[in-house]
Amino acid sequence: MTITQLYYVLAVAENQNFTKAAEKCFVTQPTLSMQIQKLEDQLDVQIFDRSKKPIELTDVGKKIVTQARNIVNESYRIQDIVDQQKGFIGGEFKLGIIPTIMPTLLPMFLKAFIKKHPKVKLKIEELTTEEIIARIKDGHLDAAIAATPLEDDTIRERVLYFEPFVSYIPEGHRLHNNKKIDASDLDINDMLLLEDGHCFRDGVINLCKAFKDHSDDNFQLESGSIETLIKLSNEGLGMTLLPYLHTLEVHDKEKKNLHYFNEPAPAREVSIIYHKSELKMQIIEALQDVISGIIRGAIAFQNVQIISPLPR
Amino acid sequence: MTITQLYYVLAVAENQNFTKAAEKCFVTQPTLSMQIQKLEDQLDVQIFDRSKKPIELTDVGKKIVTQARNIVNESYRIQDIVDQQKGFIGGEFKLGIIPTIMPTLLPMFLKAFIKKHPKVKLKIEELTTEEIIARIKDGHLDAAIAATPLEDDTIRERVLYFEPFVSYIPEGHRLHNNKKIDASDLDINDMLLLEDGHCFRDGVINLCKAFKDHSDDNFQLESGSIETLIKLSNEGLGMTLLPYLHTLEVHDKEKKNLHYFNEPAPAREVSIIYHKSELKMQIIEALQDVISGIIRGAIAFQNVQIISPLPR
DNA sequence: AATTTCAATAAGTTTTATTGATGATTTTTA
DNA sequence: TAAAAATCATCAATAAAACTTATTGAAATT
Repeated sequence: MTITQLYYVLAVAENQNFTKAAEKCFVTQPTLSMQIQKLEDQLDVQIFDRSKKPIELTDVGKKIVTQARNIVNESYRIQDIVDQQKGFIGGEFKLGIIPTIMPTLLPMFLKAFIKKHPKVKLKIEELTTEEIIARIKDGHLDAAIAATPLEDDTIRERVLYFEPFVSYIPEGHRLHNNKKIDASDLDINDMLLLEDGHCFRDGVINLCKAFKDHSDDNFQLESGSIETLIKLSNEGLGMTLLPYLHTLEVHDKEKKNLHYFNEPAPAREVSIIYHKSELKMQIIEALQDVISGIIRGAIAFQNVQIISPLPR
Repeated sequence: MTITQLYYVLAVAENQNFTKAAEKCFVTQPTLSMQIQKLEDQLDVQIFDRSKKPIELTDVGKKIVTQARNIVNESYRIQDIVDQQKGFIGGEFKLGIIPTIMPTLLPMFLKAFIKKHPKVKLKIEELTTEEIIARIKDGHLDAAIAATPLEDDTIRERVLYFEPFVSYIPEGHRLHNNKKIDASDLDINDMLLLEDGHCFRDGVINLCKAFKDHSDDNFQLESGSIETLIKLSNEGLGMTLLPYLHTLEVHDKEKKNLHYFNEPAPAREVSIIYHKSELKMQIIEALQDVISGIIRGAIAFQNVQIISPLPR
């Protein structure tokens, strides 16, 4: 049994197709077929059920794949140990970021990080929290930036900053003339929300429901981006909530629509998250350092109340 | 990087010698040298310091060895998964047993186990608790039978039975005419003990000290076997304590010297112990089943007080 | 029925692991 | 201190393996 064989098994299991898996592994299809057959012969057990189309794992196959993933990941750690010893910070690093953090935070730290750690090849992907968790678990992401706490045992979190919620209240809205807003003022029925799948949406819902519960959750207006929410709000379709960093990009003439919360302001906790196996920890810490350093200048709220990003 | 290379590294680390390690791996010495060099080249780091005699691990080398052991052990689990799926109970199984359990328990269950599971190749070794713990951790033992609790996070315990302590008190001893003995009657100064390293010795010391503490622990008479303790005791050199199963082998004419304790009798807890990784769990459970079944007929004490086997 | 898809097989090539012989050093022994 | 033994590295040769290209066979699709 070799690590390569296990890696091939993982590729076939993921792609449910020998030919595609072979491409991913940069070998020809017969190579994969033969190596997997060899492993199956040695173990004297079928890992894949080739009669099904697309190909499926057998029951034992599923267990073997879980263990194979474990072994392959642990094998990466050997290089990791060496890198750590040498203080080497480099190599490919796959980072996920949720959509409501991506456009504001990424431009703030990316240049600085690349400059400080030029050997790291960052591959950044915008993904929902759900996708991020799945990909951290299966090893397709090395780390991610998301709202926390996630309450997941296999995932570790390191808080980067607290980002308060800010109300965006257009003229003519019942709350427009309030200087400061209180969470208890909120009503989910005139709140513009992001589409399903955004954890910021869930945060807003949790915040609103903390004071008033509404059984008929038929939200009418939803959007995929915060930019659009602001525009919809300007049209008089309701108020909305923004994460603090987004308020820095609001047009000057719209600034008057921003209403801050009474302290402790509701806020989301933004963390860098990673698998508990702590692979590539040097790079994770390097990211944390750079982001924390930059954020200290831009955002420094302490007296906040964390709102859970999880759907209830 | 291959599992074989990691296995070679482990062998050299253990034997501190390429030639011996090669023999253990059933390959020639150049094979080991070259494969390990190849791995070192690939990682671009020295794993072994060859200038020292005998050979030593470098600092990174130590970390790599820990991880390599992890990977190699996890690779064994794949075969384990297959065996489990097939309900196959067989293969080599290395079992350790402490000296004070070996001679009484082994004859009771060995035949029955071999008959029930003929495909298992049991390799049984008599070892002290300390040696057992080390060998379970480094994978040289699959399981062991020892007195518990051991208070070790990496080791799991499954209790097989409770074995009471029985006093052996020769004629002429101050306690010889007591029908039943109480723990508070014991005095470590006229107690014959096993040599250092036996956990039963530590159990006896813990029991005696529970009532009287003696700062001057200069035991005079010690022996390596319980048989010898009985003979010494017959010579009038003091009393001693026996594990219950040993009393079944005392000569009839010496039976009068056996004095049982008042309930709850002090006892040791005897367990089958294994690494938390739970490798070869089918065989461990098979052993547990056979031993528990046999012991149920021979020993069934419940109202006992467990004495720790750990040195204080 | 013809075409496409996809894994298995066959044959040949390249790469890799292993061996046996040997050499260079160091350690042990006489 | 010199000889012997032990020990690891190196080299060339070989056996084993992994991999490739070409092809086949079986389903699935058109």
